[in-house]
Amino acid sequence: MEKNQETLRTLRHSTSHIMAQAVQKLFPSAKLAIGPATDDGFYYDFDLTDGHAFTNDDLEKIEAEMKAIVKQNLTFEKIYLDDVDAKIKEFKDEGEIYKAELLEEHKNDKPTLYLTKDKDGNILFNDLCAGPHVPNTSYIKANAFKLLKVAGAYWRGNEKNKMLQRIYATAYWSKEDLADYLHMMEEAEKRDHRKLGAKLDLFSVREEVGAGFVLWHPNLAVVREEIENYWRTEHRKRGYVIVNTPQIAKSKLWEISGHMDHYKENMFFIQKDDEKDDQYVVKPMNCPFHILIYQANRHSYRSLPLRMAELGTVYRKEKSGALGGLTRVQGFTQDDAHIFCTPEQLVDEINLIIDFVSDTMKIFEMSFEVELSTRPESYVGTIENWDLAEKGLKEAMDKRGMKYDINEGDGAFYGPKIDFKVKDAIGRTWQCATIQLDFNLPERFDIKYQDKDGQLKTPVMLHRVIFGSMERFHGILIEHYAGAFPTWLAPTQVAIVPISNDKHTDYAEKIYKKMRDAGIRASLDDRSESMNYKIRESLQDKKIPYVCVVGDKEIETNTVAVRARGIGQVGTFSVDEFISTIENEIKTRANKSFAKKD
RNA sequence: GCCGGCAUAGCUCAAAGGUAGAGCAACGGUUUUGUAAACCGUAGGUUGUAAGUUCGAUUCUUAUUGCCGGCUCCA
Repeated sequence: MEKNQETLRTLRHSTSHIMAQAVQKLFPSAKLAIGPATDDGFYYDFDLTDGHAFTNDDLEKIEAEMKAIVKQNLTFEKIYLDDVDAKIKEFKDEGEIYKAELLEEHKNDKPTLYLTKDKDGNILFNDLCAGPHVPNTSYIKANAFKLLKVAGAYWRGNEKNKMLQRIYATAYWSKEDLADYLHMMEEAEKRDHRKLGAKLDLFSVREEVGAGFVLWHPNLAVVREEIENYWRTEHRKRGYVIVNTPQIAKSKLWEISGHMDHYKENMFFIQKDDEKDDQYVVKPMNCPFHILIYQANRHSYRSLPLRMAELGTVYRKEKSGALGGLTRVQGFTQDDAHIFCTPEQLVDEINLIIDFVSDTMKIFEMSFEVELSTRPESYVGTIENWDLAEKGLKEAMDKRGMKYDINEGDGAFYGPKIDFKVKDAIGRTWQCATIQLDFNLPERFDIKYQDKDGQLKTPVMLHRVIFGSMERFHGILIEHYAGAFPTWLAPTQVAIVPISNDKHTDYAEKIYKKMRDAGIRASLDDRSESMNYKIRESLQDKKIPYVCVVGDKEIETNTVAVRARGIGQVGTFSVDEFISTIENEIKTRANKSFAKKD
């Protein structure tokens, strides 16, 4: 068997069998659920029927036991089950109810068992498993796997089922590969936006305010301002109108929209003083308001598509355990838009949005994966409409040769959708942009347009976001740049450091003002610290893109000595030359410093 | 919501059934520096919150809030 990337999953799957064997030896009450390989490792789910919970010490013991097992040079052997019912009974007798359930389901699929045998042919472990596996344990290097963490996981991922204990682990062909992986994870943790958020004074979340409600500090507010400026200009260019709508509305609105029926558990309600008062609801979505704005006028096919956008702040009550950082919060601002169009315009409109998303991601040099989610079991509208819509979405993507996965049955109840997913620093994927078709709301609100033939028809409605939410996007942005924002986004773009406060502050202040006047976010560092300290703090700790050092030489020639973040000294420039270079870098939203040559 | 872990100074962490200590940051002073951490000093804490056990709790117990790793759900 060849040791390569493709067979790595096989190695990991085999290692998961070894882990299960070790666990059952050390914890006889452990019943087995499933233990597959994942993209960067594997896990196994156990039910510890004696109620014990795995600790970190347990993980070490299990790992030691696994090392002992692989050294015994055991073989993996595949056998077909002749008498499936007998095996089901055997599983049940052993208390292996999960394996029994799985086998019951696969009884007609020629189920196989994998045996782990020693030299003398004794069976030390067996597991219901389709395979494949490595031939023997010599492939599993004792120093190339590691148990990582314990986590809870529902049997079959269903929250109505019992919570099992999952052990996450990883395995590689060699010790070096494992070390590389662990090093990479360490590096990734350093770019975690929650850590950088505190270090760079970007945002905070306070217990007194509540979980999942973000306080944007001045530094991140600057980034957001730039992002919003981009967003607004770009929307104007692409033919959108921009609106504003209230934060709360009477429950009547949410009854019409269907949110009271389908979304109630995610909504925040405002306490009524009196029974006869109206119930008010904090908005979880912007769409009903946009529809009301649509309704304020009569529309004809000539005035469509109507593209209505809003940076709309919404509040959604989430299950407590789901929250974290900026990527999962309860109050967030969507860069929302709703497009009302005729069925004929649909594919073109979808294409325009995909253009918008990919143009935007290009600016940040972010890569993304695309998923198409189709009709779920419970849905509104007609099958014909759904088929048409799914076809439209596919057509739009195929036409441009876009790669995408299909998520059968994962669409919203009101329509199919295209999701764009971006990876964070530790490899978790987050949905940012999404395009959703909606058959529900136009009918519920009974909105119309007048077609060529004079008939009143129901328009098609698209929901879409480009960034998703400002909170989540900024979380990803922080990790993407590891806190070192490109100049156009950097909270402070230039730090000016006089060599001697006594002699050089006047000049420093002069060029500081000049940069401020030019719209550059400069800061003047005239604290009583050493020049070296200021340079280090600015470039390394605060991650400011440029430091301008000024002393006697610079005053004499009206110049600045420039040092760039991550690069070092880049030379002396006249003040005007430096300002216009920076201005250009900001204007073009360059990802790289002008000082970087490649 | 569920399983598990955590909560000590602004940050990173230490100690302990007899009311806590370091580094960095802050503040004060000295220094005025030629390219990625100058020196000296000062202050800083009801140990997340509430209750219980105890002569005494920050440490033990319970509840609660928040955070972290997952599951479920999701922008």
